[in-house]
Order: sequence, then C-alpha cells, then structure tokens
Amino acid sequence: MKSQFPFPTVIRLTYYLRALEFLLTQNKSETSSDELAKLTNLSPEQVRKDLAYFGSFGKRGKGYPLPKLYEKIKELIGINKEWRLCLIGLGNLGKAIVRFKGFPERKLRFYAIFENDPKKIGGEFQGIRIFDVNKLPEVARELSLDIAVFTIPDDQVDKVYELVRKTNIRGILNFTSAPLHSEKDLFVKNVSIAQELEIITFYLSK
Amino acid sequence: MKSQFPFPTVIRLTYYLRALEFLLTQNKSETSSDELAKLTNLSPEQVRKDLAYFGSFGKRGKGYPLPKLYEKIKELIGINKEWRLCLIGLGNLGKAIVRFKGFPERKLRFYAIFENDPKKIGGEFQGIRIFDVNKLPEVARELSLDIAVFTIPDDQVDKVYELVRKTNIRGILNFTSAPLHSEKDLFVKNVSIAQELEIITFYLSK
DNA sequence: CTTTGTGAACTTCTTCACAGCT
DNA sequence: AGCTGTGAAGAAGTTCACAAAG
Repeated sequence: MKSQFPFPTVIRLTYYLRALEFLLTQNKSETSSDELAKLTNLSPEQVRKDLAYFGSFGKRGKGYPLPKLYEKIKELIGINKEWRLCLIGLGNLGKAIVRFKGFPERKLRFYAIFENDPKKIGGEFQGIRIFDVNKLPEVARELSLDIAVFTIPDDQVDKVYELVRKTNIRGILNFTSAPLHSEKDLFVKNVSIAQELEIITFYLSK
Repeated sequence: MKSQFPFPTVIRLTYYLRALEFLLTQNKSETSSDELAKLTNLSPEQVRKDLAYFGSFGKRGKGYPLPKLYEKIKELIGINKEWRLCLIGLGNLGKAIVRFKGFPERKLRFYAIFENDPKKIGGEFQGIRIFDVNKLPEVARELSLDIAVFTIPDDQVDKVYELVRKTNIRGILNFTSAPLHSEKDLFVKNVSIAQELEIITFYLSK
C-alpha cells in the first residue's frame, strides 16, 4: 500500500466498480488485473497500481477475490453508506435527474427539492417535497442534506451557491454552464453539456 | 506556435470561450493572460501556453485583442460552423437536452430524434421528427447528421452503437453509464451522472 | 515598463520490468 | 508457473524564469 494516489485514479475506481458489477452478474468469484483491464480499456499495470494505492487486495498467482474487492471499492468510493441529496431547480433536467433509476441502488436519495417558482413551492415531485430556495439553510440543517444538485439557470448560480455555503452541504454537482470551484469543506463537480459537445466539435474539426 | 498541445488544453479552451463571452458583455476590447487566468481559476502562464499552442494571438506589453481572440477560439473549438445533431432515446433526459437553451447559440441543432417506442415513432417533439431507431443508417445519411446524443437505457447501448457505426456520424455524446471508447473516425465523450456523484462521494468520504 | 511567448526545470502520471507470494 | 505489487524509467503536463517585443 502506497496511498498517495494520482487524481485520475478516482475516476478509474468508478470504472472498476462497473466492471466488477458486470462480473458479479456473471457469477464469477475471482478476477484479475488482466480481466479488469480488458473491461475498462486500461492496462493491467494501471489496474494493479490503482488498487495497490488502497491496499493489497489480490493474491499473487491467483487474482482478486470478486465480492470482497467489490465491497472494498464501494467503501472507497463511499457508496456503502447513504447520501442525502437535494435538487435545486426543478426544470426539465432536474426532473430527469430525480427520476433517474441509477440512484437508489447507489444509496443516493433525494430528500428535498428547492425552487423559486411560487407555483411549485409547497408541492411535491415524485414524492419529494418542494421548498422555497430561500429556506435552504434551515431545511438543509433539518434534513441533514449532504449533496446539492444544481439544475438552475446560469444567472442564479452565485446566489444559490452562497445559500449552500451557509449549510453543512459538502458536495455540489453543478449542471449549469457557470463553473464553480471547490473549496475546503465544499467539493464541486461541474458538468456542462455544452462543454462536452464543444470537446466533440473540437476533435471533429481536425 | 508550438502545436502539439496537451490533452487538458482542449478542456481549458472551453473555459476561455466562456470567459471571453463574459468579457464581451462588458464591452472590453482587450484582455490579458492575467485577466483570463482570474476568470478561469488557472495560472496566467497556463493561459499563455495554451493559447500559444495555436498561434501568437497577443501583443507583448498589451494583451490579447478580444473579439479576434474570441473568433479564433470559436474556430479552434469548431463552433463557427453548424453541427447537425440527433438524439437517440426520448426519455426525460432526452427531452431536457433537446429543450436546452444553450445549443442554438452554439450552432448545435437537432435534426432528428430516434426511438424504439412505436407510440412515439412518426410523431415529433419540439418540432423535431421522431424516427424508428432501426432507420438510423438511412436517416443519418439523408439528413447528414454529424453527432449523436445517447440518452437510452444502458442495455441498448451496444445495439445503437453498431447502428451509428454504419453512418457518417463521427461524434457521440453518451449519457448512459455504459462507457464507450473512441475509435478512428468516431469520437465518443461519455457523461455519467452516477459517476460524477461517485467522484463527489469519494472525496466526501475522507 | 508591461505583457507575451517559450525553453528549461519541475511535478505528476503511466509504463516497464521484475521481485515476491501463493 | 502465474499473477500481484512496486521501485525505477519514461512520458506528459505544469510552472518557472526570462528574453523578446510593443
């Protein structure tokens, strides 16, 4: 175990997670760096190095025990416990995300939706209550929210960000095209659909 | 001009694009690596190096001419011309993406939607015709589609991928959690919402 | 005197090659 | 013998420091 891992290792851990889930459906009980490498399109050395940053999970000459490695990686990624999410901005994208099937099996659960539209506030969507976004500090404390998903118009990002900073929320998944930056005690992941397409058009233009 | 640029430079170009758009709304006519660095949270050296990979756009002692640099970066990213998109899978996420406001101003336009639900096929959504996904090869040729956006269930990815390979489509934006890999003549960008959240939970778990 | 553009130094990440267990 | 785990080598990317140009 070496323990200071490169930043890209975290992303690859999520690939291993999916590969392991696939192998589990095949009722395998063992895997190898070679097999994981093929499934993830990485090199076997890379797989071994990544896993070794967090411990010695394998047996030399044998490979990695499957369910054990799977549990370990879930634990590393932190999806062995429940996370309490909220959605901010119930537009088209917000609705799509709340309905997204992949979350419950990952123990990611929405406990609140925030809106500034008086017609929506007080109602609910998919069984989740819709609160006034200005009540965010109180509601976040009451419901012990961990992570906020931003699906709001770009021009509201700064205001909502300041509201979130008043809470114990420590993670933001930001779908606006106004990028935010992580700070101590507040980790931000930006996802910009427009940006992803620009990366495609860049490569196609050559 | 040095021209073999690092991979992360492409991502940063999209940040510069947004920073330049912001500066243009301020009616500025000049900017500097320092100003761009502040707006993008990067270092001024990084900004200069990135821009220099593609040419000498600045004047020493002066800075970069704003509208000119903006046009140049749009050209580099390839959004100076129109791109013809299609959406595959008209679920919640698909609907959100088709309705997304940011695309028209980027000359990204949807020309077709593909579905396998007979109730949807033949109709239209937001003025865009809905075709049978099995007709993809013919329709893609007819409409000269460039880029496909995958918003389908994971278990249909392989099938749809094979259909896309029979066309002139050269870019895929894949929103499923089954990652695809780029090939020669087919550039793939994967966006997995579940993965983004896993990266957040990883960092919050420590 | 300011700000760009860029080799050189440095840092981070990946691949190699093999020692170490089973 | 077979596959993991890991220092060492190599590759990729960033920061430094300064020369060049307005």
